[in-house]
Amino acid sequence: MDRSSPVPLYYQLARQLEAAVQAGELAPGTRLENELELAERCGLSRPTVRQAIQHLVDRGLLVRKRGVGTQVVLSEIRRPIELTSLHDDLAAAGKDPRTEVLELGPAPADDLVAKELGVPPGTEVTRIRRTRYTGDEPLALLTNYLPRDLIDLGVDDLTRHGLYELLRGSGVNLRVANQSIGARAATSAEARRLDERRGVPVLTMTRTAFDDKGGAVEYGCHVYRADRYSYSLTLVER
Amino acid sequence: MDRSSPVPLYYQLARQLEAAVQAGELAPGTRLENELELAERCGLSRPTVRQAIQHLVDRGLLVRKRGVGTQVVLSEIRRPIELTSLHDDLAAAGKDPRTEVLELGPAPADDLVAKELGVPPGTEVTRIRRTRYTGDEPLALLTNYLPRDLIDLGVDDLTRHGLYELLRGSGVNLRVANQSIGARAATSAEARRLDERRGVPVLTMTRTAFDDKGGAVEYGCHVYRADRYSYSLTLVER
DNA sequence: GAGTGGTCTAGACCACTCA
DNA sequence: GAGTGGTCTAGACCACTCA
Repeated sequence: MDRSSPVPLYYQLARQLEAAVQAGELAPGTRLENELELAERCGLSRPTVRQAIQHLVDRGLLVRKRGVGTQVVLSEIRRPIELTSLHDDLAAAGKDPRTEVLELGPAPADDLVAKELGVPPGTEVTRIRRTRYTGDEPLALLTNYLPRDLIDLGVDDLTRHGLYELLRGSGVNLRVANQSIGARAATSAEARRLDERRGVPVLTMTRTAFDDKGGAVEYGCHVYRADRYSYSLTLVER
Repeated sequence: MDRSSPVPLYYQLARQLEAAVQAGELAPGTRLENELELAERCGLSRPTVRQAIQHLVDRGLLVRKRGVGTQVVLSEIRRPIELTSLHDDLAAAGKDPRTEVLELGPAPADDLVAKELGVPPGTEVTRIRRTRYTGDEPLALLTNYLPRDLIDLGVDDLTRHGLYELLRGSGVNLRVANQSIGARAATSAEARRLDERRGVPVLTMTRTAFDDKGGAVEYGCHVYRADRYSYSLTLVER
């Protein structure tokens, strides 16, 4: 533990435990020391140790049970649930995401967009339409609406970076998102842009994301090729 | 605050705050008192107040910002993310879920099922196949695999209750689930049972759920009519 | 009955935000 | 500089689990 570091002690401990799990030093199913022992050994107070453990429980790495103890989960958990964008996910998976920006500019909000963004219908908002590729294969059609004045975006930015990355970089703190995931048949226009036949099943996702203050910062409608993409998530019961 | 109640104080406070938000007494965007004031007014310590607030932040009801304060989120958040089953979701939405049990019995685990449940291939597991209706309309085809000896199920139980409800009722504490959601065309058999045409888009979900101890307790492959069902969830960044 | 995590207290100092 | 939440301490008592 490095007390001179600006990194919180609980976070330092959490990272150490996580590293030990990933290195196999703490095998799946292993019981951790109890909280008091761990606290003493690390020179920390019990609440700080609990905060570190809670962090990993929230992420699905550890399980706790009163009267029993804390264990490393038996099974590999794929991914903690996070507010990520497709671009980040693909990049993390080494899939070489590419983006073609089809449109970037102001557009009046229709009733649905207005409702989701919490602005009066007809308000000018920024509309972004992109095609996302992995390598040379089209993977998804992305349409997003943002309040104007939230962020000043250029086509170059969107070509090189994910939208969420750009939002975070300009000081927007994304906190909550409502998502709805469904399926339907591709329209002819969608099929053409996805290099598919009309009527093939596509996966759809609509998402409204909110920042720090609870204001809507983005509404998106995405259409994915179902043969190349599925949406994975890990749920943790609290 | 009722100190004689077995309900933890932090939880009592969280429920009161939640009720105040839902009753409109704390309008969206309202700033809460600061933590010390709230603690004093409720006769609680600050860590307890923080625990209550953290609970609601995790559920997406409040947002906190250092140096600024705690606010009620501006927008209505649909649903906190939870480990629920389709049956519970439908019942909660007043949709009158009905279940037809097509199969309930032992079956050897194929490679995929064995991998997901963490048992050797060929091990006998319990296989459940059901059709879920809302009213008279077929909505989904549900196939689930459970380790034998985990729970003793009857057809009656499954007809009247959701699987997760039954698992919880018999002492299984579900904690983490890996889900993957996709889309594809219905096979002829699926289309027939869903009262649809072959090749229509369906939404698919596969899920592996883990309990307290991190052992796999259920692997499910579900197929939904895409015109009647979409998967909604709320993500909260931690 | 021994051991565990769950809850709770009453403080402290700090980093951050904003006027 | 005033006010906020973030982190941290050093304890306490309890409910629960399991042998």
